[in-house]
Parts: sequence; structure tokens; C-alpha cells
Amino acid sequence: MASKPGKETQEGITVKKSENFSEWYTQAVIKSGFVDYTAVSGSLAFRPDGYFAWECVQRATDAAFKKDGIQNVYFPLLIPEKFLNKEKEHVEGFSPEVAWVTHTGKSELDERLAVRPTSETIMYDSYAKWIRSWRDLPMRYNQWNNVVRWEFKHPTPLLRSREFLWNEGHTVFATEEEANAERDAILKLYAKVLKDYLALAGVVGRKTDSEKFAGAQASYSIEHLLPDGLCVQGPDCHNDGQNFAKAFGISFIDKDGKTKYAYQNTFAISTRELGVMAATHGDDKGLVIPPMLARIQAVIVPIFNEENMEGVLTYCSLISKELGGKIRSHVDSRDSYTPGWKFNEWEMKGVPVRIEAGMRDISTEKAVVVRRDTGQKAQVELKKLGAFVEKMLEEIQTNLYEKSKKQLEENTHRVENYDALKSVVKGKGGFAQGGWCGLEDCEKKIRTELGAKICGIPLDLQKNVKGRCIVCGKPAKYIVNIARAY
RNA sequence: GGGGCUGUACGCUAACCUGGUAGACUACCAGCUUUGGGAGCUGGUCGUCCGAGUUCAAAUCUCGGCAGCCCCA
Repeated sequence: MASKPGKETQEGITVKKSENFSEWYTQAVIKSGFVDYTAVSGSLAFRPDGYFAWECVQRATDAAFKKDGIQNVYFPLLIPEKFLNKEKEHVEGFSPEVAWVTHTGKSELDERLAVRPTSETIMYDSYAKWIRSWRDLPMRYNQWNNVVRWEFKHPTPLLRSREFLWNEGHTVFATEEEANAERDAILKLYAKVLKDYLALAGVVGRKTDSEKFAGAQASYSIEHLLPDGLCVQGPDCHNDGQNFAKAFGISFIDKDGKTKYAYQNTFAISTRELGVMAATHGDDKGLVIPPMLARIQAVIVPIFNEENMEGVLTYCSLISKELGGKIRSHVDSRDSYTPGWKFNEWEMKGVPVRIEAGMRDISTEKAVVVRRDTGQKAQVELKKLGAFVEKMLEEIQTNLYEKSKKQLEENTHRVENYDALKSVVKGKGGFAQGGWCGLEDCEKKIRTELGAKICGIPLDLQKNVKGRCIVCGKPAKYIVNIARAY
């Protein structure tokens, strides 16, 4: 079937992922119908496939939270200005990005209200009232919501949006040890969601002091590498220590009768992960959605003409029956598109498995099954389709994760000196991994001279640190990952 | 934070420089026809980002806003 030139420019993606990544990325998430721009800069509409994927991430994370004893709450969207000012570093970190409500109708408010960039301040004001005794602790609450951060950098769909959806875990403990134990558990929990649902690998690390969350004592995160060699922050968990507790008066009377400030944690996973997912797994044909996040896991494309249409469609409904309730399937029975057109469309949308069925298949009681990630085709007997596709979906999920992990490993480069660091950062990108003395001057030099930053101190690389700081040559205290970042 | 570019129908684009009937392709709708990798025919619907200014007349010139993109820090 001949296709007209220009048809591709209408519907398909016009650039190669390897040749123009940022253009490819935008086209992939927009043209696939995953998300779309709206009239508000940097704020997206999530279309059904995109929102379904988020719901999957949300449900999985929420179930894991609940299993771990975390309870959901909800706090207001608007935060009084005086609350934001209570913790000095916090307000300094966020004030440039805060959107304000200043009017109701035509009258000006006495005190303007912030559209939450994060909810520490309004939540902790209540926490101070709710916590009185050691018996009230630990108090482990979470909320699912949207926040607004009016970034000045150019927005990128999902990866850098001005409004995004996330969870905010805000927990309170009597002791630092308990807070630290939770932090480790949460980081594990997030890594599992990334692997099992988003099929994404990342590096678990601690942030440097200059990169840590505004107001936190220590920040931990999972950092991803995108195909363009830039690093992007994934889920995070912060040890707030007693910083917010002191600012907001979150204290309790302990078993020994003494009043003590509590220790707190904050943790989040956001819709940015969907951007990382799209960027990591997609190819020149469009998105590749991990099966666990796919609204349609298997699309059945009937091959029919006017005479055999009814028979073929009946056969297709047998197929969907065979797939059963476990697999989310859809029969594309539209008769105004050719099969080839449909193949291209579903591939762009990233549906993990395609099943083709026509007269040929009816006569052999089989169907053609095609994998989105590898393009592999197989003829499968009707009676075996359910088990076959189920296994294939599992394999795709695993394969995507393994590829993500491999990409991360292959783009992590050991560097011993500043020149090597420079050639990685200024060249193809990826993580430059090497020693750091721990001094802020060296970190600053990386930022100002190379436009890169320390994207975390990987937790599992800090035993027996040897070698020298890549910048100043003094003995290294840590092994760090350095990259340009989103 | 600094600098630059762009905006015409769902999308891609012509007319813009030199002001004067907004045109093609695609999509969409109706009908016919076709269907194993983006088919074909006929007819139809839809548009100058928003606001102001200049002018007899603005897609076109000027200013502002909004939105998108790129480069530098």
C-alpha cells in the first residue's frame, strides 16, 4: 500500500530519537495522545492514556504506603503567606517560584495566599496542634495532590511542568533512628515502584548540601539518566531533622516527662516519572508504554473486507475472550482505517502487544502476535493466546527495565581528573563518576565552569572511598555522579 | 538570569518583504469504494493567537500581551 509523502508529517513522528532528542520527546508525548499542551504555559492536560498511567503509579505507591502504615490526609491548596515565612531556608528556596492569590473578585486580600509549591508549612501548623505526647507518634501521613512551581526555565511536558501531580509524605517521629529507618524503607519502596511499574532504573543517592531540599537536614533521591545524557531527579525523601519541628512547634512530652522536638521526613514521587518513562522507553515510532501502565495492553486489529467483516470480528471477540479479564485488551473495529494505518497509530501510542487476526488466522485457528518493544512477530494458537500474551507482557516489562538499567550503566563513566570530567560533561553526557573532597568550592566550580552538578552521592559506593577529588586533587571523601541536569 | 526566533483550519504550509477576494495538502463530516504496514473518488465543514495603534483598507506595518522553540550563564 503506497503512502503519500506528507502523511507521516500529519500523524507520525518526524524526527529520530537519536538525532533530535528534545523534539522527538515532545512529539512522542503529544502526538501519541498521552498529554497535551493547554492555554497555560507549562501546565498540561493528561489525556486518558497519560492519566491512566499516572493512576497505575499512584495506586501502586498508595497501596505500598498503606501496607507500611501510612495514612492519607488532605490539606488546602492555598497557604497563608506568614506560614511560608516560618522556616527561613524553606521560604528562600521556594519564594521565586510561588504563585500568589492576591484578590477575591475585585477586592484585594489583606494577606495574600500562596498556591502551594509544597505543603510542609500548612500541614505542620496542624501537626503542632495534633501532636502532644509520645503516644501520638509516629504520625505518618501522606497526601495526593497537585502543586505549582512557577519555574523560569522553559517548561518541558511532564519533565518540567509548572503544575504537577505527586504524593507528599509528611511523617513525624520521636527519634532520629526511626526517621532514618523509614527513609531507607521509602527509598526501597519507590525503587520498587520504578522497577515494577515504570520499568525504570535509577541511582539511589544522597544530595550534596547545596542541592538538598530547602529546609531539610539531608536529602535523598533516585536519579535518572535520560537518553540525551542529562540527569533528572526522580522520587526523593528528605530527613528534615528537627528543622521544621522547631519552626512550627511540633513537640511532644516523651516517656521521661521531658518536652522534645520531633524528627520528620518528607517524600514524594511525581508525574515527572511519566516523562522519564516516555523518554527512556520510546523509539522512532513513538512511545513504548510498560505493560503495567498501559491502558490498553493488547490491541486486536482485525483484517477484514466487506464480505468477511462479520466473521473476522466474531473471531476477534473470541480472541478477547481468550485473553480474559486479566489482560486489558481492545478490538479496533473501526472500518474507516486500513490495518496499516492502525498499526502505525497503536505503535505511536505505545501499546505493548498487537494481535492481528484475519481470514488466514481463522482458517488455522491462530493469530499473529507482535511485541512493541522488539517488533518480534509470532503465530499463536487461539487456545494458547491468554497464557502467551500474559507471559509476553511480563517479558516486555522486564525487558524495558533491563534496557533502562543497561543504558544507565553504559552511560556512567569513571573519571579520574578534571579533563576527563569535562570531556564527559561537555561531550555525550551521562554520569561522570569520580571522587569529591566534599568542599563546596569544588562543587561550585563544576556548576559554574561546566554547567553541570553533582547529581547525588550514590549510597552503595561510599564504602572504602579511595582516590582523589576530580576538581582539586585532594583525597576524596565521597564518590559522586556528575552530569548536566534538567 | 541574559539573548534570539516563531505563531495562518487538528496538523503541515501559501499569501507577509511590496497592506487590497485567505489558497493547497492532510485531517474531520456525508456517500461510494477499499482493507495482511499510513488506499481511492465525489461533495461538504473548519482558519489569520489575543488586544490596541496606523490606514479608506491589516494575515501583512507598529506596540503590548499570551503561547511555543533555540542558544548562553
